[in-house]
Amino acid sequence: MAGVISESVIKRLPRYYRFLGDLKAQGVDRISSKELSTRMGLTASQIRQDLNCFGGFGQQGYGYNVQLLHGEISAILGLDVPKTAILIGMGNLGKAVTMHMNFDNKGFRIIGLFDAKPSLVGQVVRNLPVRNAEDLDEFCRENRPEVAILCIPKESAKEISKQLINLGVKAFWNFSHYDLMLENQDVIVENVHLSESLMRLSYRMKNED
Amino acid sequence: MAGVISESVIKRLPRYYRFLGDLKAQGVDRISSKELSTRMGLTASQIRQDLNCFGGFGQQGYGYNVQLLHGEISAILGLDVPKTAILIGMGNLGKAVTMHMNFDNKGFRIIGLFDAKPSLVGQVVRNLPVRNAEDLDEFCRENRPEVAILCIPKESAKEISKQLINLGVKAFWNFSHYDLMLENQDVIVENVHLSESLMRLSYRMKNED
DNA sequence: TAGATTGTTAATCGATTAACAATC
DNA sequence: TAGATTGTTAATCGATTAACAATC
Repeated sequence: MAGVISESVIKRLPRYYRFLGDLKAQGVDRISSKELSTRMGLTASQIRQDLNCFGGFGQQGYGYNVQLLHGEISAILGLDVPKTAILIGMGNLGKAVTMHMNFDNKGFRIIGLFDAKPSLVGQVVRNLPVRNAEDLDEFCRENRPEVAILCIPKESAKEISKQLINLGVKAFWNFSHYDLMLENQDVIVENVHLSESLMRLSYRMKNED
Repeated sequence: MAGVISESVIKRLPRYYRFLGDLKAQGVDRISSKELSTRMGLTASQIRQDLNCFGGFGQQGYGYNVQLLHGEISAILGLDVPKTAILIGMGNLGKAVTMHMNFDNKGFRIIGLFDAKPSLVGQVVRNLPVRNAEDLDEFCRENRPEVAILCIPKESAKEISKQLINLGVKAFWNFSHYDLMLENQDVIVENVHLSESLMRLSYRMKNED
């Protein structure tokens, strides 16, 4: 089993979870690393190495029990651990994230929505009222959210993240073009940089032809 | 200079581009790999190695000219190359992507929006009408889009991507939970898997404390 | 038992970092 | 010229793959 898990392994975990979920839904009971590797486009070796970072979930001569492994990975990812979150920035992206994502099945519960723009304040999205960004301090002191989802521009992200860290928020799902972790070392940050993703597509179109 | 560039380098390119853009906006003329490395949280060595995959853009004793390097990376990423794109799936996420993203400054032009849902067809988003998914064939034959942006569920993604590939689409920006490249080897795919990103955040919250 | 497939160690491959001669 | 900093080669580190003994 393991001490510290490499980024490479962590990055692959959710994908294992997805494929195992699919197999489970298809009623598949067991699967070998070989068979899974074909489906996922990996090597069997890598799958066994990855899983063995966390424990011996398989059985020689048999393979892995799909349902059991699916559950183990869910636990490893902490999807069963309840986490409270707030979302800042209810523009197009913030609204879409609020409405589109399945937060529940990953243990996240959105408890507050915020925006600075008066025209948005008061609107109701997914049963939650959009609150005034000015009330952020008070809300956080009362409700102690653990996670903040940032759907705001770079400039606001810098200030507001600082404010939120002072209010005890320790994890960020960051859609803004601002590198939180550079100025805040011990905060947990997961970035979604859509622009960077689109630029990589541009690069590949130019070069892979 | 270089033959084939590693994924690791490609992944970092857009971030260089962003930081150089910021420096340019701040009126900074030149920067050394050392200084840039501090700002970006990398090593100077890595920056020089990365850039030298594409050419010698610096000057000994001086460093790099910000404006020039910014332009070079733009060219490397192909941001100046015009690319036509269509977007399939005008739910919350599709709408947000359409309205929120700056496609222009990366060379992308959205020429068509599609959805299968009658209530969405006919709506106008960012000056474009949402078209009926049934008209996809005809539209593609007439307008030959190069890229498709998939904001649809997994099941539809499988069918529709196949259809689009047959219609000559060769690159995908994929927001769906479907692994396009597994079944379509020579197609260019850039994935945005928001669920996987959120699960990684969950993992870190459980483990980095 | 025999066959299959894991868990794990060893070998390979690639990416990052360090070092330094070249040169502006 | 002297100082600074690149471009590039060599050393290190880490991740992936291969191999195989353990075992179900």
